[in-house]
Amino acid sequence: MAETDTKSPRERYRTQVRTEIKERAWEQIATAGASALSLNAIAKQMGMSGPALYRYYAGRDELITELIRDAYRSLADTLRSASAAGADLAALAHTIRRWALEDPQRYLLIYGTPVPGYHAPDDITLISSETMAILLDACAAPFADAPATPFDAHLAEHREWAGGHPASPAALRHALIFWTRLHGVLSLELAGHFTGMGFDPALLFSAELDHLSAHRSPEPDST
Amino acid sequence: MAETDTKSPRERYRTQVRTEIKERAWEQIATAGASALSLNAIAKQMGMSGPALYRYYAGRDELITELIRDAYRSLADTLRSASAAGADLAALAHTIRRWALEDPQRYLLIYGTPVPGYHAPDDITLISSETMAILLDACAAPFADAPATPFDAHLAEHREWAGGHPASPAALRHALIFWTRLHGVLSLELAGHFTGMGFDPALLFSAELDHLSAHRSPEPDST
DNA sequence: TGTACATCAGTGAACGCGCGTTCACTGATGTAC
DNA sequence: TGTACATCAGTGAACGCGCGTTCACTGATGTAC
Repeated sequence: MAETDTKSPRERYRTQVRTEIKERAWEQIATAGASALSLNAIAKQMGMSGPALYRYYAGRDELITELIRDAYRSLADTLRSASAAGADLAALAHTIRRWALEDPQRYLLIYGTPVPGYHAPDDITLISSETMAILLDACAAPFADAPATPFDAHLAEHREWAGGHPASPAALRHALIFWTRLHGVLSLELAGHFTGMGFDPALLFSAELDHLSAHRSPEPDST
Repeated sequence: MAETDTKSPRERYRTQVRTEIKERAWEQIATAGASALSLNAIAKQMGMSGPALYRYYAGRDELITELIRDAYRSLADTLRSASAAGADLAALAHTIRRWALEDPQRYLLIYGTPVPGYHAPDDITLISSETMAILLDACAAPFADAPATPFDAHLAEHREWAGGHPASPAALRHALIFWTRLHGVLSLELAGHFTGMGFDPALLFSAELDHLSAHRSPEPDST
């Protein structure tokens, strides 16, 4: 069990502390939301002084950026392994929902209202493209021969966000719609806007999914 | 032009100042988001001291509650007059979008991530029911004879949120789906998650609307 | 019309809090010879 | 194996800021007789 790590002990310690900082940050976010994230509070919880964190992160913004990056990566990893296990679009949707419910604030950090006072770096759109690519993969096959809509023509000319993915315009559109619909149900659920309304959010989610897949078949709403 | 108002001058002055406070509050929210709303900042902008505001509002939470109430009322009024002018569901959707783009933060205040640190009163769900009722009205007729889905059975037993509205379960479901889908596209647009993706959010919104109305017709995606 | 009183808007000082961030410094850990 | 030096994690004090909220008080406005 000899540690054959090229990293020096100091380097290992550094990454370990950086990790713990992020763990505490996630705990704080899960409790009170991303806007309540405070370097001083994290430091106090770790038993050290506030300024100490500046050895590990240049400031609050850099920490948040890293958290966002990790959140995107976690979602992409989760989706990729589900996809590799043969999940279809509906299964991917449920995977996304599970991932979101696991830590609602993590979902809201990347897809909710931007954290007030935080300024994202330029390449943040690029980070999310990996997740998008997986969705596009899942849409490419089933919607390759879908009928074209007027919006498809527009998408055919504005496919920068797809990052060179060879999906058809109809597939691009379905990936977008898939995303916005899931987000619609999910974000309202996570933000608590369904509480007190009576129905089961999980069933609404499934119902919306049924509509999505019914899209390809001639019968829209069937029992 | 004699002022035949039952209110005393003092009362009129009070409501006038309360109104100005809210106006400044909206300006502040529009600029930096609801979480940045600060009583002291509002007071400073009005040329008075912070504590003075406590003559008009019991505290920050009460002010926010009133803003939320006003936002719901504004949306409901807008929808009601559009509805009275003969707007169908698609027209209502565009009305909602216009209303949201007019002041994105106002939309996000009521349908976005809850304002951190703010605790809503119990009757806040009740306030939103007026808007829901208008949507239900718009869905009642066109979806009265829509085919039933498994989710409809669930909704038939959990229709508290409809507040006694006599819509059919299928209409209830369509109102919900209408809401979540619009929110999906809108909230992502307002939060800026489409910036840099290339396509035109307005066209995506319209495309999603086309899908919605195509729901009732046998041809899902037609040019 | 004038006086006595009550009402109430607004002030300034204060409390206690937390925030992000900088700076000069201590002390432990690692490195080179 | 031991010494001299460089590296760097962490501290404590400080800066400047803003927040919500309370309190005793001043002074203007309205009301009652």
